[in-house]
Amino acid sequence: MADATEGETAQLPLHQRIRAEIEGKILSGEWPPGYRIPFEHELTAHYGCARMTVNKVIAALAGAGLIERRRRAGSFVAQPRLQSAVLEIPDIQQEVAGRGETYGYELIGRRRRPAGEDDPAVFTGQEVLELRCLHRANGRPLALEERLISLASVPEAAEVDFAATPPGSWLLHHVPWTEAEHRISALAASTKVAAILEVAKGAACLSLERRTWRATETVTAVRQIFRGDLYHLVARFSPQG
Amino acid sequence: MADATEGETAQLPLHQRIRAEIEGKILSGEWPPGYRIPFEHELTAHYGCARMTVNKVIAALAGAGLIERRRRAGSFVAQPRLQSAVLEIPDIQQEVAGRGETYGYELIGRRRRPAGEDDPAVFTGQEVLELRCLHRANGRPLALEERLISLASVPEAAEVDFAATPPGSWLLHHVPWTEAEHRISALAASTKVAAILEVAKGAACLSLERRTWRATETVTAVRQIFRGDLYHLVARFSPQG
DNA sequence: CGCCCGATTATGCATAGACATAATGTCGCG
DNA sequence: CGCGACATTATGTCTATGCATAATCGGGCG
Repeated sequence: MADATEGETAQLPLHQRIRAEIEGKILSGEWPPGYRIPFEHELTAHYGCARMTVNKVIAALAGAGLIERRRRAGSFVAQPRLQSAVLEIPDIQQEVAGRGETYGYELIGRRRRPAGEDDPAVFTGQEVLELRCLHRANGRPLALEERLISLASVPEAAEVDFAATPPGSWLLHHVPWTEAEHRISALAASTKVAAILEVAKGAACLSLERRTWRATETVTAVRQIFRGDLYHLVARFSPQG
Repeated sequence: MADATEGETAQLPLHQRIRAEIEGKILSGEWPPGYRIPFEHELTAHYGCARMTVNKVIAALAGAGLIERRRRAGSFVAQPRLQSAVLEIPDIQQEVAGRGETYGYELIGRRRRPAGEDDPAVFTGQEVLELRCLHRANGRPLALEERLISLASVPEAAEVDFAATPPGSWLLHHVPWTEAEHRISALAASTKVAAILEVAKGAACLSLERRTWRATETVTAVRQIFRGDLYHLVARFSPQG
């Protein structure tokens, strides 16, 4: 195979090496929160490089939230953030396929109608596309999806054949968005939901509600109800971001 | 002194203005995914600044994932990422207080024991502190917490009076961590859990399991079971980071 | 003794130039 | 006509330097 990486230091660009070393000291705890890291001119001397080089590194670390900078005082290791995690919510289709199971999709209902009183207030006055569909894994019902798409924001959606394409996948690839909000909760299956998901009435389900904006207009609102016995969300986090 | 900033536009640093303008074009859709943004030398000419200045901006945007750079070819607006959200999981105590309700805490059980077969495999051979406690909001049971703390990693925990301090708060402030994993699921209350949370057996609950590492050693593993009718998680996301 | 004012100093921002690297396109040769 | 060598070009990295800004420290004055 290719070159064995040089014993001492890699042929990494210098700024990556500097960044890695500083990150290492912080993450290992050698430089605890509140610790004043060496001044730029000290790092400059230590690495034998120009101040701009270490400056860019520290600025990047500050941008990532690992370091806080105070003029004249120095740069300090930031306090660990409040608990926050990066929650990956992949396409159901991809996720099922990724687990090696066969994905099934079924469009249950499709209506084009003006938004009514039961809909989220952001849609009032607009025309929406209402979709209900079912996701299956290995043939078993996995999740019921109820979705509203704003036709004012996404007129193209009216033409799409959602009997063949899950709306989540389509939207993900066709509509840019700038913000989203998720609401995750547990609920008991209603009679209707229980029938569709093929579980007992009252069975625990995981509900994922998502609302997606583009700039200030709501693009879509979706509620996915997963069978609690077949699904869970996983979120991973490491503080370096 | 009040130097007359020439235009009306900026007392912003130039690089922030450049960044804001580019981000704006991307987020507004004016520069769609795949669009080749102007070359550095064009931006240099447009803003009348040095190349390093626009270079730093574009490098930062690339670091944030908004832009992909290809040598010789140019810089391109990145495809929208897979769905991912920043999930804030605050201290239960803080969150209850933040909603204006009164927080209550109760230690149900505390045992110091060697890890057994029912515990996560990472603890085997270690001594652990096992805690069970109940969080209340306005007097009503909100969440049952079952926690294991590795005494090998956190020997100080043996001395703490967890009858007064919720273990989550204490750990958050005393033990740095480098990585965490969450598992979010819905489950039906068992007889025991139902009795503690004062709900019917089988009621839908939201389960949040978290395992926290420091470097490679597991610090703590916790499972919080929330009453589904009283609690949900909220996650917000905007792609610019 | 306390408070304000200036000198010091670390970071913040920007410049102009240099060389390295990698991908693209083109030209010329077989 | 196909293909490899080479020139072109945009980004990647780094340097050396300058001035701006803000916080801190120390000293002098009321």
